[in-house]
Amino acid sequence: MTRYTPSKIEEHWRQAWDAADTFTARRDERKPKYYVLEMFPYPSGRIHMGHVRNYTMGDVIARYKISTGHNVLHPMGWDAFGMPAENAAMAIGGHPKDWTYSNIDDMRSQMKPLGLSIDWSREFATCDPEYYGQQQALFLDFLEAGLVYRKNAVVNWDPVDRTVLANEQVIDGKGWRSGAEVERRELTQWFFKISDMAGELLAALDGLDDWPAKVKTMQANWIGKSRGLQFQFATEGAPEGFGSIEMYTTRPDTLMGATFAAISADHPLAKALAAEQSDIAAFCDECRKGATNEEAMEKAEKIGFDTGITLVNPFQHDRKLPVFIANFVLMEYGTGAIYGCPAHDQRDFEFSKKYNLDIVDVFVAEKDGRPVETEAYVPEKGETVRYIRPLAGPEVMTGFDAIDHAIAHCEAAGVGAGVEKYRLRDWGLSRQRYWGCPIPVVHCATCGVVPEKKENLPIELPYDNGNEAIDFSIPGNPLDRHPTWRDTPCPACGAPAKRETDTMDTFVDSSWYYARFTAPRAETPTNQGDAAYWMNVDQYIGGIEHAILHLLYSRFFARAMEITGHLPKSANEPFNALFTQGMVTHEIYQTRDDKGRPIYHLPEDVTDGKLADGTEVEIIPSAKMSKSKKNVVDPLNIISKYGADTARWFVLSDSPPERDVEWTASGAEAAFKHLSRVWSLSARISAMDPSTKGTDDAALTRAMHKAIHDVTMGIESFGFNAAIAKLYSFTAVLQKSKASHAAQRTAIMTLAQLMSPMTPHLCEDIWAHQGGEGLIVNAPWPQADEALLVDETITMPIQINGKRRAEIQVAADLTKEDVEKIALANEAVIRSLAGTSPKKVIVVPGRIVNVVA
RNA sequence: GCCCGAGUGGUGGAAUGGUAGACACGACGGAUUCAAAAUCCGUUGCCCUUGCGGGCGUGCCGGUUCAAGUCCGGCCUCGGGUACCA
Repeated sequence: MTRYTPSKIEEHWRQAWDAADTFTARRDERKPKYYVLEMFPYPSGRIHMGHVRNYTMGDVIARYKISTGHNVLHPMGWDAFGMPAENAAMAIGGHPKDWTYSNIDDMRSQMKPLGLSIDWSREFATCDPEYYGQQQALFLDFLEAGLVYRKNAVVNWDPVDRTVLANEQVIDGKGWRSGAEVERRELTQWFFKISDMAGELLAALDGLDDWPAKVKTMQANWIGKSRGLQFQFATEGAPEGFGSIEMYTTRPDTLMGATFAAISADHPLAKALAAEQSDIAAFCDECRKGATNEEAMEKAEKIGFDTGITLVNPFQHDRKLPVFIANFVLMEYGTGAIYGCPAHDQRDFEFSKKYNLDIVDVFVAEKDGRPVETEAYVPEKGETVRYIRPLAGPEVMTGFDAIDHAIAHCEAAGVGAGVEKYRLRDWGLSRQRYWGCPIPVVHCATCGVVPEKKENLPIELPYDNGNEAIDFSIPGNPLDRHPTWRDTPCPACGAPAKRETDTMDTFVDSSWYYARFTAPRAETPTNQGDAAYWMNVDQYIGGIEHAILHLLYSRFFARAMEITGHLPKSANEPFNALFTQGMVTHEIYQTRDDKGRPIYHLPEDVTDGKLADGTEVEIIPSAKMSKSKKNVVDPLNIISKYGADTARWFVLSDSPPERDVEWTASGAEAAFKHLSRVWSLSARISAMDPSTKGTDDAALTRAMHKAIHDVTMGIESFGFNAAIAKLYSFTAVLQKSKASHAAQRTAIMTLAQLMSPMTPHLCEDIWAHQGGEGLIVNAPWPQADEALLVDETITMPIQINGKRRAEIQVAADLTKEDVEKIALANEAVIRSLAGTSPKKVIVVPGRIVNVVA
């Protein structure tokens, strides 16, 4: 008997699918459509196990849906713009374009052996001019619709590399590449007006029933709705034009405890003062120093500068609040000005201690509350407190009620109004980078900022590396330095003008690619018919790391595309169902050098916990695969050793899909063994005499229908690991079966069908050997016969007071009364009852008997 | 700090309120073999017991229920997200 040799069969079946044009998606109104999409990869050059897991899950869904009669769209593309390509060009020379496209070729050829049911005819990369040209068209439409605008914004600026840094690129306040002290700089940048949609993006989360609750919560927190009071404080001693300052607070009930105010260094008042007083200007510069990232913020000391200006509390005219400029007040949130209530806010408390400001209690704990001494008193959510300086409402109430009373009181008194605010800020899309989609506008000396004409799109990046026009070896944006690229006539007046050299954030590229897949070659961003037919994505699958930005931006884009007529209204929530899969992890193998420093070793260099030279290896528990820890398992090695089906089977088998799965050599081995067993089983059944009569056909048939039912449920509910467990069990039953050849042949063919979404190559092979019609990928999914899902006789456990004491075999359709009789006649039951008569007997049909003694 | 999640054998994990530990790994025993690999069969939560059998057991404490891993209340631990957000 020959052995299971994946290398001999897998390529053959991939060619068979190609030859039959199996996965090319075409509109067909007669069939229900199903659009399954995995988050497209960045072309780093190598696929990793995470990709294998992600795409295998999508493939299981896609293949399952094909077999249930759906017209499936399952495309793949490349999220191809971004910094790594530019960095590679800087580090090793060459052009980002060449680097990217050659990586795409490599990755495509690594992906194809996985046997994914992808419609490769729709493939595109976001760096294709055909794609980003359409993105520029979208930008222009958004601009016209008022969804994009320009404003000044503070960015992290690396003075050496002369570039803007993302927050993650700022390490200890220094640029990650140059090591230079990062500055905050104000630049004019483009923004998407996502904040206008904050309310809707939040409210619509409710309708996303098939999204993980976790992701919805994260988005809701990110959008960050708050309710509060916006009002004005009159100033004393402020320059002209600043007779009052606008404030926003979510805790208006603490207004009577206000003892100081603080404004942002970027507040108009601060700027006005800085213009006149050099010490204030110096302080404001100090505030702007350092990066805007979380880490830097955390460490920064809270400092303030007393401006000498005071505010008058509208409800307490004798209390003058000194106005500070403070480094912890953000211009971007609220109104850029706050009042401090040190008694009930720890940060305000510390600030007050530092600058010797008054602390005025507004409320105390309801029972034996004492005034604030060593730290601010911040009640818990819903805790009732006793107001000693109430603004409005009863003496004892919760903070929530107090806020309502305070807002109502203030509105009645003509002091401000209750407002809703969102934390969500507009999305800045300008990047001072080369390898991105050029922003299609022109700066004209007379006309100002002018949109490019659509007929001039795409505005292509200059690729002319050969003549040294593009130089990546020196810092800064190469587009800025290009001798001719910027020059263009003004689209409005025709006079010589300059192109914008900023490019778009790569998140823009991935915010609409799902829509482009519905008509990847269209001359417009989308086309009506295809978008209406294919949208929405029925199942989207990807990593949790994109829970906020990518998914929120996509939701914004779908709405913006609807407003500009590029998507139907029904598609403004682009992803009907979302699944976030876990990572593939692996142990880390380490030894130590003479000085005790760790040395990491590749998994393939370690056998039984030892290196080839016998050195014992320390094993560190599973962690995300990373190059630096050398715990990366290369999918290509696994495929060449065991075949793609084994890799696919393994990544689905051991853990629930949403959780991390640990790659283990023994697990991969076990997956291979199982597939070999199924293959041999099929060979054995093929070799049987077709007239062989069996003894237990009915039992095998029942087991088969249970397997159909359980595996179907498993796939439908993303319980791939559970589905695989059932497949193991059914395989064991079939292996031991003494049924007729006919029954066994039906069973192995059904097993192949149930396994085929996971291990398609092997299953095609079995199908062909058993004489199945056509390709298994097109065979209709087997249907479970409900009548066969319940055995004729069942085992029922009997509990006495909830403890299992016996079990009985009864006919499945026996009445409750008869079951009770049999149960009470059981020897073990009689023994346990010891002569007492039961108070009550509960019979759960088909399940259990509980005797209450 | 705030917001989510998760805690089940040696390990990954399974379980519409109804036999806890399916399935897999690992371990142990056996068959086959000159030997090994491969394959196959069996045992495997913990404790007591020769056995029959019994007791305990899903992070901890309490509750609801005939019945709780599952529901409720209160903790503990771990993981993730997030924040000078006024």
